[in-house]
Amino acid sequence: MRTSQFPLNTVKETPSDAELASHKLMIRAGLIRKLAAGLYNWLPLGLKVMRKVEAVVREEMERAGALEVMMPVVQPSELWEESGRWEQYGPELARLNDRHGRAFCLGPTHEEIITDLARNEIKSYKQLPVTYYQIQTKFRDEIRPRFGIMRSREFIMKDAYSFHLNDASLQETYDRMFEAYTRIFSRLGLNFRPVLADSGSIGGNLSHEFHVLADSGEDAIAFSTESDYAANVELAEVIGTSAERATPSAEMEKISTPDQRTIGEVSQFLSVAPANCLKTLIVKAEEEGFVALLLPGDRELNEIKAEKLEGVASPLEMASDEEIKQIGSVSGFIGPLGLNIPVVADHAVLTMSDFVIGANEAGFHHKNVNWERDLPLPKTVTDLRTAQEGDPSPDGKGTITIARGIEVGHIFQLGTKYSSAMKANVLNEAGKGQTMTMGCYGIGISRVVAAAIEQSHDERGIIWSDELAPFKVALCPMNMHKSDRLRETCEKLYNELSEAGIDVLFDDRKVRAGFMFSDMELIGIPHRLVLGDRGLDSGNIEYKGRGDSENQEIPMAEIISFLKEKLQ
RNA sequence: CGGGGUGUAGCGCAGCCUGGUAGCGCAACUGCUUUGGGAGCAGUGGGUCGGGGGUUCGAAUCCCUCCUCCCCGACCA
Repeated sequence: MRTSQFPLNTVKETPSDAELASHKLMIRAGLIRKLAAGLYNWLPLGLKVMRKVEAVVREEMERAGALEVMMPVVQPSELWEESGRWEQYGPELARLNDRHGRAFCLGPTHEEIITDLARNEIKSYKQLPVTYYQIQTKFRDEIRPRFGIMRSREFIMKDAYSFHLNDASLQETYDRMFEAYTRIFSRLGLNFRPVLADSGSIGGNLSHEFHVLADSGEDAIAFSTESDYAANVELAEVIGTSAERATPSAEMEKISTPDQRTIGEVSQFLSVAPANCLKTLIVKAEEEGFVALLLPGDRELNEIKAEKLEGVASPLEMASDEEIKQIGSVSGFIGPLGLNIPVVADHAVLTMSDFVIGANEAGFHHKNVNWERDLPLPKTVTDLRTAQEGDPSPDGKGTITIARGIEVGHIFQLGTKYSSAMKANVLNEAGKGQTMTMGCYGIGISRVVAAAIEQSHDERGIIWSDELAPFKVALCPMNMHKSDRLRETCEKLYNELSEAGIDVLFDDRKVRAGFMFSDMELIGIPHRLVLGDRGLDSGNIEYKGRGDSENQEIPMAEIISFLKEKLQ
């Protein structure tokens, strides 16, 4: 390709509304342009990169035995009503009516559609297991789209769905997909990790997310320092210690703590470590009423863990100041003593002694409180904390360290959540109807492009891996318009490279050297060849890799084999 | 949805407070010069000042209203 026929829509100035490096660079390098909030046009250069991602994903899906299908973006409400998600899904589901007044939605995902397809097409256990996949546009009406393509409303996703007669077969496909995902992200040249994940609103049991590691990532991931344990902090278990509780050293005392409401204020006011203050949170119960959650003062509640508790409302809802009054307490001075609602404690509170609690009375706390003497031990004790740096790893090996990641893939064992709701049955060997069990496997194709940039760029621009690069080689002539000899040499080299199957971008614009170099670096072409009259005399071509600091002189005759070697 | 901001040429912004018919930089186009790291000079084109309504002799500027986009928060395959 020639730049005279493939305009590079690069811009020098950084857009004012972009925060993330990937967002800025995607706009500056001319990969995307914003159309409206969370909606982007993909320019030729950007689309070329996205197609590279798709190609790798397609190859690996085929290798794993998945079959490509394509399902509509616009989906009838009936199927969503059947699964129950027409009600469950909030305003993130974009709904619309057709001219006859029939209700539809823009698909944020395709479980309902594929389950409907499968129940119509698959009748016998002999047709199982089967995995379908598609690469399709999704729409989610995000509350706050941001970070460019990273969290947009419309995006491209590869989603796959597998159907099985039993869990063993599901596990087999799940493992194969896990392996396929590992191959895909490795081939794309990404630094990534699979992590244990929450299966979220999509439902199901076992689930892994694939994260590209980057400081700007929206998710926090807990890693073990010693083993390969990795989990989303949303999910990461915090195990109880076997530490003994110290014996009480002082009598319980009610003390005046005027206007000291937060753990920080109280601990400072009383000169007590936050870890020795008991945090009492009131949340709404599943049906009527409220539940009190107890945590050490220096730890944060993990809301995902809390809303999974039996008897606690999901999604989690904190009690209002008004509601706290109704249960006989005061916001800022809540404590378990005399509180007449169910109590759930994090196991870490059991080892606390001589601690501080709210007195359920404005301006007062109790100090030197002790279990069993002043307070009964809570009946329900579980894991409520958010994992933090230094916690012991749940597998017993090493401690937890926290890193940030961008979620680019997610695989789930759905089980029969959709197949039973939508009656997706097949006949088994005994000739009896049996509900199929399902898995689902997603990759955010467009997000991968942003994640790759986030992970690999410098102050000059993008640094593509060979696999993702829109062009592998940039051919940069110096002042070609002044030298016919140079033009002939470049044209010849361009043809040779093309014939050798090397995707080359020939910069035949009449622009100055610096301009050309900055453009090629901004758009991240991994290999650059510079030809000038000077080099022609010596018979050498100047080569520089995008990440290299020095040029290399390569004899003209060897340049093709040299590049083939580089590109393998 | 709550809070804060914003909207003026393709992009980035000034002008608004104190009303008088729109400007700067970049980009684009033309010409000349320049030519190994985002060139210089000269010239050209391009704007319903987010929309609607009002006040006024006169509104980008003041008032009302609707909308957009951005930031913070709640949400999240």
